[in-house]
Amino acid sequence: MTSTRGSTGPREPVSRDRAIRVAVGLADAGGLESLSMRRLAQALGVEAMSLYYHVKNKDDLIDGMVDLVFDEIALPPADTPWRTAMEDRAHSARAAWARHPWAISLMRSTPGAATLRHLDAVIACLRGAGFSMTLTAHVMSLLDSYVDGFALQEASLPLSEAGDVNTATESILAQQHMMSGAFPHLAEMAETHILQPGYAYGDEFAFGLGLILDGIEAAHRAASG
Amino acid sequence: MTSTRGSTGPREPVSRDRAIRVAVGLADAGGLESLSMRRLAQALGVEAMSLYYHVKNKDDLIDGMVDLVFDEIALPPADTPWRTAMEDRAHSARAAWARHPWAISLMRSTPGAATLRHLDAVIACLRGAGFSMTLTAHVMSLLDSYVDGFALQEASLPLSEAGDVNTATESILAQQHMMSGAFPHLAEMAETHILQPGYAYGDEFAFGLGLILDGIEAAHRAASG
DNA sequence: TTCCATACCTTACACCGTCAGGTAGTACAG
DNA sequence: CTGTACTACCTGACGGTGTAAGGTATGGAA
Repeated sequence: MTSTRGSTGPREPVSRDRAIRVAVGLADAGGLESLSMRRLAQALGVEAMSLYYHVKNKDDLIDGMVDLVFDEIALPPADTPWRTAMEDRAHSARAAWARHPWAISLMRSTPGAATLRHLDAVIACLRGAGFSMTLTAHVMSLLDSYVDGFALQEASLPLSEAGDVNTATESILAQQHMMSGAFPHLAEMAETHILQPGYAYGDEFAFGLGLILDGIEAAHRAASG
Repeated sequence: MTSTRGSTGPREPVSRDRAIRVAVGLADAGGLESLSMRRLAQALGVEAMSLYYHVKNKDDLIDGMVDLVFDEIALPPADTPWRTAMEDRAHSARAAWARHPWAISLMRSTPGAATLRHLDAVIACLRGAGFSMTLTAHVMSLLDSYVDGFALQEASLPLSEAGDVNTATESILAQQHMMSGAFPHLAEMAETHILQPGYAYGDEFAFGLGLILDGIEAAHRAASG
């Protein structure tokens, strides 16, 4: 009885991929700050230092985790019109970031294979639709900035899921007196708009995406004149 | 000689504001991971635990730091047309995030006074220009997502400033062979566009911002029609 | 049988945030 | 002038972190 694991037979061997997958699960469950090498090792039925056989260091592990999240984003299909391809990709990306909110602020990491594959497919889609190199770069910067930024905002909300809406709402309402004095416009927007029954911040995504795609379409038409 | 500080007379007293200011300086200089309570204390000429007299804990300190960055963003003036007000605000925000790249991924923190003041002024500007509450919310979500997302992208670049461009470029070029095989479109964009002499990612900002503001203007006209 | 790479382990170190409690200096009430 | 309370600092310690250094059991190849 030296092991802390259950008696479900011989443990399956650790590998870089399995370590990364389990690490993503831990981060999903308890946030990034709950992920330590020791805890990950324990979840894998192993001691901390054994991880360094499969992973260079914690940053390397995190790079792998981010790349795994990127791998969840649907690639733009080759045979689809560019606008629907970009729209689907945007929604897929937002969903992936929402499933793994800890990942958004880690894009700083060196891009992995899935990330590069994704970028390559996007360029291929736009270039195939007749976008110039310059316009392609513009469009990618614009779309990715919007999608990632929206995901960042969304991740910083009190608690997205339905369960806590009442609690969050009440705690916000408790501040209303203070706010309505110092920040009257903010208070008004909270009262008359955001705290209304049907409101969900996620619904704002579609408006901005549509507006941006309209603008891109116009720019594309103007350039392809 | 028990002090580690220089002999420049009696040290100025620590205060919450001064602690936050010095902490921002440390994070600017060495990144967020170089900011520890002990190091901040040392920079203030004090022991670590003394900080807890002025700050509840490290998260509280970081909340203050983020709010200080928000305070650097120019408020939209009351008497300016909405479009130039929003444009100036966007550029001011991008510049602030660029000065303090560590701050972008920390917006999760509970908003401080400067943050709320800023939001309030933006709502006031748009509402004053005749935007409906719903459209105001849409516009704020869209603009903030774009600006913050762009700053996030920008912060994740190799090294933004000019000094390291050559090194970064060369190390990227070294990967070109690998990339041109597996990711041909990405390689092409790098070669023919991004690595060209005049290219700077920051220049992409204006394109997206202009496109978004055009779209907002159209939506506003359609609604006010 | 010997050798060696693989995949794990133990020990130890420097650093982290912060709890518990102590101590000079000042302010003011009696 | 004394006593008390408060402010602003301090020391020491605890449990946690990432990881460097080096040891060990296993299994296949020579």
